[in-house]
Amino acid sequence: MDTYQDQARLLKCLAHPMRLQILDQICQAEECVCHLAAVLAKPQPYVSQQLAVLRNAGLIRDRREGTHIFYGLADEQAGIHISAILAALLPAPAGAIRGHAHIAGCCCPRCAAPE
Amino acid sequence: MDTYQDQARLLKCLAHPMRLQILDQICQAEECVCHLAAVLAKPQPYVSQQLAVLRNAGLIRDRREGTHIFYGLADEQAGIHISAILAALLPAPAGAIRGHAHIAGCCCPRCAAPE
DNA sequence: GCCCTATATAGATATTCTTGCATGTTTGCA
DNA sequence: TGCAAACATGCAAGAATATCTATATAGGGC
Repeated sequence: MDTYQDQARLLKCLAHPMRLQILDQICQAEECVCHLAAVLAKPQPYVSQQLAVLRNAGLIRDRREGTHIFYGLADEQAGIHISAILAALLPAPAGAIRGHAHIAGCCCPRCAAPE
Repeated sequence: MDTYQDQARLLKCLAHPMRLQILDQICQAEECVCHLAAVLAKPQPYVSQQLAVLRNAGLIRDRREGTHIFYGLADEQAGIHISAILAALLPAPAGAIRGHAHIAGCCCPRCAAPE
């Protein structure tokens, strides 16, 4: 019954500004790595590393589409409902309000598509 | 607009097994330090230190009653609703289900009171 | 097959967190 | 005033994290 240990481990993954922002972006619709790197204004390997942390914790899931890999919430899949916690924490998720952020110079298909 | 930074800082306080267990205990009713030390089976200075972390983050509030100091959630007070996050995280809080845990050898008034 | 693009992994290092222990402070009481 | 109980604080060693740079892998098009 190491429940507290497990929940603390899960929260530790969330307790990081960049990872929070990533989740904020993908909580409504999937986004690819290059787009997240553009939004966070961080080098791609850095973003990939944060995604790996979230992936290993079972918080997000990835879906390959050609060379792009799209990440989305892995809700319900793990025992815990991430979106419920995020909702309590981020009352106004950026992804929900502004939708996909079109970033100049981002190579992702959604950014290439007309606004 | 350092929202993510702030939220991450807040989550970091929660992302700790002992602190989670403390919050689980006091989320329904206040408890004093000696009782928490007994429940967690940790030395008093250790518990006091974790309480200080939660207190500095504005998550809990303390109320002195003689030599005892009772701690409870400081909900609504900070901008963020801790109990909402806890509810998403701890679907069945120990404090709510079992009530005050009477611990043999605990010096607190609530433990001294008859069950 | 080869090259380019998108993404992942592997160190390395500075910083922060965790935890135990000794000591300080406040309150109540004789 | 002096002592004891209940808490708080300070410090220090070890563990864990954050972040960067360099490098590796995997798909798609030629």
